[in-house]
Amino acid sequence: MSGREVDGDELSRHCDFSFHDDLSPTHRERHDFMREFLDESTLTMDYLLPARDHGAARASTPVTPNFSMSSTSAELGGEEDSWPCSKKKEKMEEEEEEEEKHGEGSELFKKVSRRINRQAKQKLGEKRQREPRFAFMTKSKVDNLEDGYRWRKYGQKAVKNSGYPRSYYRCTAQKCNVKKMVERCHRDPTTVITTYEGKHNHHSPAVNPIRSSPAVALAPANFGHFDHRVMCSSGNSGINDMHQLYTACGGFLSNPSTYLPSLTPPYLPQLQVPADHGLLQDILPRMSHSDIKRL
DNA sequence: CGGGTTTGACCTGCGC
DNA sequence: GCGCAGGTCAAACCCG
Repeated sequence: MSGREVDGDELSRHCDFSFHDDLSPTHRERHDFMREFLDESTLTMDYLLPARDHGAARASTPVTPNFSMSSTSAELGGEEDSWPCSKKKEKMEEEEEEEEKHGEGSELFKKVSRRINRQAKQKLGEKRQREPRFAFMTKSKVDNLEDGYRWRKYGQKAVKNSGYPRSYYRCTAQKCNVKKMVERCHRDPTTVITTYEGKHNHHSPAVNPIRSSPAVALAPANFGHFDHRVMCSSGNSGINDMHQLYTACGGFLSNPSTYLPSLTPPYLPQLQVPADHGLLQDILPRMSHSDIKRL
């Protein structure tokens, strides 16, 4: 397997799954799943990476069976006072006075306005909230994988200890605040790490042919930590050519030959999808972990 | 001209 | 409290 080596513990600790109470896997189960996932990942799309969440990951938030990255201690913790320290507050007050002197249109004016807007939002309870995230790796020459949605780049940052920058994208759809970050693995420049944050509140603008595809059907299942599986409807070779798999992936991959070079039948009959994750299912509408594992 | 990208400045939160 | 690194903003620029 190429790319970053992550053990099952680390992956399960950070990976961004939400589990239903009644379907929650034990830590052990998730660990085993992650292990299996990693061990068997020899493909183009290797594995789910730990979706690093600011507070949760850095603060080593203890994992519970009901673990969900969407609510970190940092976010839940009261930050009633938006001023980190009194000195800073003083400085800001000074700036506000300065800004009054300089008047509208000045850089300082804009700067202070921005800050005041943020404060206002905080007071209204519109605290910045981190959406759940998940990340995965693909081998690709292009950074920005075609996933059916339209994205606008809003930033790029150099990443420490990596020669490759990270790009920040936002979904262009109105009122859709899904973001994604794309960066190249510094250990393996042919590998692109894509991290999604948030959930689309709209359908993909691209045509999703899966609904009419006979190859794949959704079926309920009760398999430990998964409450759904994607099952191929025609025995163990439901997906029997590249095009069909591409179709099953709902157009996630713009060019299957680029990403799925080693696909050979017969294929897995049962594909697994994290329980009610929403996010992953949204982004990879018809692609499952097993798809990713076996491609 | 509208929409997307680039890029430097700024903000935020964590670790020391 | 400070420094650092990640994340975001927004003006300038580019392109069809």
